[in-house]
Amino acid sequence: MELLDVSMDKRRITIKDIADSLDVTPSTVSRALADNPRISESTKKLIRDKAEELGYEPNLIASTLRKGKSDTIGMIVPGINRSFFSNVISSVEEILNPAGFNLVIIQTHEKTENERRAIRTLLRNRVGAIIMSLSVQTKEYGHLQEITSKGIPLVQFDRVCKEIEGTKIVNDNFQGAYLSVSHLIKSGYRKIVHFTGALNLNVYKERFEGYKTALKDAGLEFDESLVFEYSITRDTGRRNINKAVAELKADALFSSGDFSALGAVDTLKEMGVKIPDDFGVVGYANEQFTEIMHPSMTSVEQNPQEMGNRIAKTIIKILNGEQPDEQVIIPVRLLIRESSWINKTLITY
Amino acid sequence: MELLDVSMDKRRITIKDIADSLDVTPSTVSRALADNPRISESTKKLIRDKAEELGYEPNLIASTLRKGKSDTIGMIVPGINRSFFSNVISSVEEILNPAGFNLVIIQTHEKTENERRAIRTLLRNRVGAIIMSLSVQTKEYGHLQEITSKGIPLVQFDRVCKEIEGTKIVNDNFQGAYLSVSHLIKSGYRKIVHFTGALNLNVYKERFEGYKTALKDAGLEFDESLVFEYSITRDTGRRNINKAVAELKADALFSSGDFSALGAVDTLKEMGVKIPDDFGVVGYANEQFTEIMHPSMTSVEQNPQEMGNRIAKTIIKILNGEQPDEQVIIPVRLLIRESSWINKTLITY
DNA sequence: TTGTATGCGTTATCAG
DNA sequence: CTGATAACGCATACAA
Repeated sequence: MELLDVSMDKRRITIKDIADSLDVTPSTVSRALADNPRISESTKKLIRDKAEELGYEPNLIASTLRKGKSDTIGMIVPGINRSFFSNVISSVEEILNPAGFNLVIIQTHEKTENERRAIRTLLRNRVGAIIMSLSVQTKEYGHLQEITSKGIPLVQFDRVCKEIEGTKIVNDNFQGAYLSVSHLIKSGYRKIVHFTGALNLNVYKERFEGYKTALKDAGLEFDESLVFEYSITRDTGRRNINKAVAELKADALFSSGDFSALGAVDTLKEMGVKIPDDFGVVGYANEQFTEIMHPSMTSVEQNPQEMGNRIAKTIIKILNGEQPDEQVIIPVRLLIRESSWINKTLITY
Repeated sequence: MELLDVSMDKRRITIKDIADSLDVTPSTVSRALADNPRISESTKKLIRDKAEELGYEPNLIASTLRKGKSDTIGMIVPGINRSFFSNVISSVEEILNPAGFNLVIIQTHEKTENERRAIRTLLRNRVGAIIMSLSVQTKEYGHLQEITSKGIPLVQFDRVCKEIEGTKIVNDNFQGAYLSVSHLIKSGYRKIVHFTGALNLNVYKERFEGYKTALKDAGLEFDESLVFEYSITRDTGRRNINKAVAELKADALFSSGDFSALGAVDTLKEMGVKIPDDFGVVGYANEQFTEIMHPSMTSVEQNPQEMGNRIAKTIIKILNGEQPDEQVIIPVRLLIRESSWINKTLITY
């Protein structure tokens, strides 16, 4: 019976190992592997082959420490289980990976405390840049300030703090809301409830503005009692719509989120209210289920693909020392489905 | 008008800066910040305060290089936009973060090439451990071998390669399939189609086995022509069900994925086939939409929460030098909904 | 074209 | 209890 070779230890191969086995110096190896033109092609080949043979893996930790810069980009999002964020992430990866950057993703689950922790982690790991979208809970921005004050490039997207310097890439929330509410009005609905998230967040504030302006432009008066704040979960949607219909005699809903709109639909069905005949519903974000549910739900489609593109390109620009845009606004589309329109064909504004 | 302090450069504060400003040595500062018992409480406080005052952030890159070990854990998944994976991730975070580890997530989008890249990235960044679930495309496992041969702890979950050493945490796929098919049979369906993913993946193979065994135990014969491989997208589901119903006179579907089951429902509705009266449908994974769609869809609920728990605990065990389990099997539940049962109440097996 | 020397920021070992 | 020194692996300024 053969003995196992216990002398094989797991110490990783380094540049020095390659240098020793080839009787050159570590600097030569380092340069060869970096494809430095000052090294002859012949020794480059020699070194690359030996590196391959020994199973060498560069130690990016050492390299980052030495260079003072890393090609890892940190991305902080509220949650990866929402189609918008998950699609933005994929789109960012699509550009950043081929360009030689690595993306690491951290979620905050909408908690400011987690957001702070995430930033701390990324700063301590000396990432090359940070991409982020604020959590609902965040009302104070000292931790964002830390990023820029340490000289780390910051790109904010979707949920942003305008007061912090750096590029902000946002959706046209005002337009999304304006289109939605105008559409409801054109469809004949008159008493339109609005579900909104915490109004400290730009996205909800802007959608709220769009809602108000659309009412005004149509000559309808704004009624404060029709607005429900902190109402973006399925559960709050379920509860709040009850009051809206029973007491306030509302005949439509524009919700700043699909989940709360879904909750409203749950309750409306239970109450026997007919959608869209008696009540119109428009959600926001075009979650996967909006198209699948019955009746299918009208919703505002943001453009996560395009947003991811712009984010990635901005990052590359910054890291190349070029001046990026201060603000980018991505257009949205209203996808009209069964929940807000008697004619069941899909129209796009 | 005051001048801006342009002398303020953005060099990061280091341990040495703290040491100098307090007239102690870097070693003392390092120990104090690490809460080493050999340092007096008084100087600890002094040092901590100064660190705070100067806005010191430890350089984890340097620390990792020196210690040779990092407390960053890498997690590789096929995609974050599926409820199962996204829930597992959240659950892992819930345990690993409070324990002082950082999780970085990389998606492969089901491509072996991306999987290789992901592993390379993590190895080069010297992560402390790797958690992973295979991509559909992967049929060769040399890159997994690299992880273990470099001495990095590896925990595989859900889609695993049994031949690679290390803990494997899997769902009870056989049981999920067996319950599903038995339920369909008990409900009176007889000719049951099976949609499966690539059979090189353990998950699909095991579900296929469960399907066959359930048929056999019920005294029904297995018919090869009722099985459709590479059929787990909505689109393939749409196409394949057509043949199954029109030519093969099938009266039910057990699909290894919810998306393909959804596609089947799309087509069945178009064909005017009544669900569940004329045709029964059971999906797999309990995607969000299964409960929302109409009719709601029976599906196998895996337990991502529990799986995440076990993964995280295994990681901690390994990093503490304890011996982890070689294999863990997580039970599943069948959620019976409208698509497979005339009685529309929710039953759980 | 290659080698020599040095330092990135931290921590561990050995002294005192 | 604290200090001096070296080393982790790599990349670069400077020399040859």
